[in-house]
Amino acid sequence: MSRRSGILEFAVLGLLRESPMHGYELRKRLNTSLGVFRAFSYGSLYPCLKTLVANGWLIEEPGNALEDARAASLAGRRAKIVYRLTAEGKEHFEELLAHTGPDAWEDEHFAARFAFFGQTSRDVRMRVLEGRRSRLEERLEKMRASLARTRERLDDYTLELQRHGMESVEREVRWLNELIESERSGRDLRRDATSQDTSGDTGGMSRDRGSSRTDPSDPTAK
Amino acid sequence: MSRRSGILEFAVLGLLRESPMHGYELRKRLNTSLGVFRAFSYGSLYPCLKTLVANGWLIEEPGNALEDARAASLAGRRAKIVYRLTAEGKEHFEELLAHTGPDAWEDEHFAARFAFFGQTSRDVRMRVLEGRRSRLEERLEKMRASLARTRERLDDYTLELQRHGMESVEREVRWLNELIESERSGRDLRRDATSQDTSGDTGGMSRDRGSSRTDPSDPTAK
DNA sequence: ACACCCATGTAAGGTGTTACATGATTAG
DNA sequence: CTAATCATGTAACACCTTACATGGGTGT
Repeated sequence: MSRRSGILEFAVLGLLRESPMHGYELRKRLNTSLGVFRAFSYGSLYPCLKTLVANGWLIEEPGNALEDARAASLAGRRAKIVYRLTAEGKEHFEELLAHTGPDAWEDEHFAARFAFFGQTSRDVRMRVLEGRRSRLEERLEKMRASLARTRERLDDYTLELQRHGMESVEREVRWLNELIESERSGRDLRRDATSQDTSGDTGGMSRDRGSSRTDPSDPTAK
Repeated sequence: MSRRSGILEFAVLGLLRESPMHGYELRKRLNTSLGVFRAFSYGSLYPCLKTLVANGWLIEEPGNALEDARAASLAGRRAKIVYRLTAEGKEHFEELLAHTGPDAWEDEHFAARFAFFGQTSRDVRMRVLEGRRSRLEERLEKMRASLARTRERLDDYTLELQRHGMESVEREVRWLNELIESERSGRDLRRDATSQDTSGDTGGMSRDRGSSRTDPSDPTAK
């Protein structure tokens, strides 16, 4: 049903898994917390929500039947339609999380996957990180080859663009290496005062807390 | 006349301006020399070429009437339809190059613009570089604000993703600063003898967009 | 003979945006 | 009261991909 393979669907399910929300806020979250890498418009969000409802993965709830104090205090601002993940929706999202296809390491897909690593089991995290890394290494190979072939035919700007692109990829590989190392050692290396080279980024995180959290009844954030 | 605003059209015109080519090779160039940041498939290239021909910006030429030695030696392999830029096409491309709209500093647009800086006048180059920079600085502002607002609500992975994203943007800003400095001082960007520290130096650009899969639309897909 | 790169195309579909239309609520 | 922001939607279309269809050339 609905080959919405997309990132949007995934991100929506993931955000709603954390807590129910209405469309407007969902969109803001997509574009700030999550949306460092991508912005979505209402024109895609609302139709997507409808599809998800039609699939039984979400249910619409009235934001509130009457504008009483409780609703105001909980939501800050009154909501019109609040979307909540159903049991099927949760299950579906779990499947998406576990699914490690070669799609998962493409640029935008990867970022979306990473954003929900907090709800992903460690072995899947490792597969995704390593998949991403080898994807990037392939890319580097091609870039290097192509650069070697065409070096002198290119003008300075094109060359600079390529160089810069390659460096960006190399940098991401280093980042992934650190993340993978972190995961492997289960360490929480908290970048406090380690290396201070050009790249500056000492990745690292985790804190591990038992793979996947299982608490749906999280009282609405904020 | 075809609101093909796109990057594809721009890149095709730019590449053909340098020398005539047939579609197949054009596509390879888009995906290697130029295509560090983006891959196009035949499914978009050929229709685009037709549109450009219809607009009078390109003409189709027979690759060669007879398979003589000259054609083989020049192109390596025999071409079927060679596209060549017309005078109108050249003029149109010139206009596109000169046009400094706010589109020009969006991720993919910017990369395409940059790739043809060799054919762009210095003042336009400056405007594009500075436009891009302020675009990124806006972005940084938003990211910082959003981060400050939501810091403690986010799990480690989301935080790490944001941090990494911000660093990438900061890097690109530094890169732009150097480029702008270069332009301002009339220097060529030839970085050969300049900064040569640990990680190379400047860097960090469009990492979050533009996928470039290895080889989509491979006609011989098993 | 077979496989595999070169080379050109088309039809259908996916995935998202822009621009528009509408109205409720809150702050000055 | 008015403007801004919150909130929900829809229709049209931009732009690109996938999968298919077709055939020539070249090496083993």
